[in-house]
Amino acid sequence: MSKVSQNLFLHADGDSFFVACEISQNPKYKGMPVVVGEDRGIAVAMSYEAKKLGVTRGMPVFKIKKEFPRVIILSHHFDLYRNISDSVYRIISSYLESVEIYSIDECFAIVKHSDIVHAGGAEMLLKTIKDEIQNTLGVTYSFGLGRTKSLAKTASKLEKPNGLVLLLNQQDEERALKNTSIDDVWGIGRQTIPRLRNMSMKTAYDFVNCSGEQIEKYFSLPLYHLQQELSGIPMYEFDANPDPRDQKSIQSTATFKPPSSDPKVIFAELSENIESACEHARRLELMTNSVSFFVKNSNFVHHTDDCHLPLYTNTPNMILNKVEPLLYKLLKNGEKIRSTGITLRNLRRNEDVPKDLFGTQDTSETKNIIEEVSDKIRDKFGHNAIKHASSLKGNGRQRGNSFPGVH
DNA sequence: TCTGGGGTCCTAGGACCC
DNA sequence: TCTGGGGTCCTAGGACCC
Repeated sequence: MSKVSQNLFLHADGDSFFVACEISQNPKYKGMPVVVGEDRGIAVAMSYEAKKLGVTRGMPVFKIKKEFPRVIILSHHFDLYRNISDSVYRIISSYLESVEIYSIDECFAIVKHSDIVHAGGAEMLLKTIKDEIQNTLGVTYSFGLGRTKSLAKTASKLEKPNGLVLLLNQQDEERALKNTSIDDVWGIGRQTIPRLRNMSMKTAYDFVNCSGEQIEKYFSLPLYHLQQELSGIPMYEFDANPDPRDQKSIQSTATFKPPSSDPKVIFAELSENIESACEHARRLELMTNSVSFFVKNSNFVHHTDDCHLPLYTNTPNMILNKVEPLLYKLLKNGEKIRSTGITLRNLRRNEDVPKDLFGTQDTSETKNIIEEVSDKIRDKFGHNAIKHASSLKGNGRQRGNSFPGVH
């Protein structure tokens, strides 16, 4: 093994994380084709056995049931995944000082030369961490180590599940890049893949060895940065303590059943989205003065519109007033709508909103007290315990915690 | 019975100004 | 009798991610 003197990046990636969490609670499912996503209507996570049968991410549940009747389909238990995820990050943090949480089942961490020396080798160090996760939590992670985040991420993918791949020298990196299809590179998506393939690039190795000028000229800057990363030059920031209040936007969307063409019903659904997004903003102590919204019809066609607000706010009223007429204009006669959503943009911290931009409307003591009390009631009795009058004409629906999909 | 939800960053192009 | 041209700011939408 060659000498490692610079800091390296670890990428840790949960193996079929949601399914693994379910199995940690119900070992009877071990070795069986399991999918999480019943309540969402699509496959959000699959066990390796389910993947082998042909279940893919995003596949509709009805289709899975029809084509793969043996597959066990579960609803999600977000609190469980969150708890296990927190425990995993605690374990990793007990060995490595700087950990950046990327998602519920992925993180990056900086591995210093001294960490490696102290543990008696990089492989020993990572194996110790992996084993502790598996032994205490019953889920497995794949680890990748490399000079940049992208190389670490490439490495962690190579031997999934339960893999451990270290890229400690140029030969290691070359082998990893040659074994990674261009379709599997983090940051290269479905629009870019065919263009790169047209230029005869089949693997990450081909991509790295294409001239940088060519990538810059024909593609975007992010793709050029990715190329640098894969050639060992760190371009992506590492942030171990991101502030949730730096969030740029807050979104709330939901699908409802059955689809409806009644504008009142659709507005009530959108109103619930708005309430929920505002609640989130209030918790983060952020305000918005710009929103966009959409409706999606039965054919999955989106209609969107957006508007600016005269004042910064994080309560629903002003947004509802602005959005309601715009929504009615957007709705085509008789069109059946299956989902609605709102995005709060231009977020600003409460304390950074100049006082004279509040106006009387949204700082009035009564209004804030009403929302504050509502938030407390929701904390105690759940999300649906209290609602705006405008949200009450919607169809009944379950609103689970939101969670990211896991591949 | 048909296909979720929540983010980030970048960029092309319009508006406006000198 | 010809429609410069550079700069800045803003934003909608594309691309990508989990």
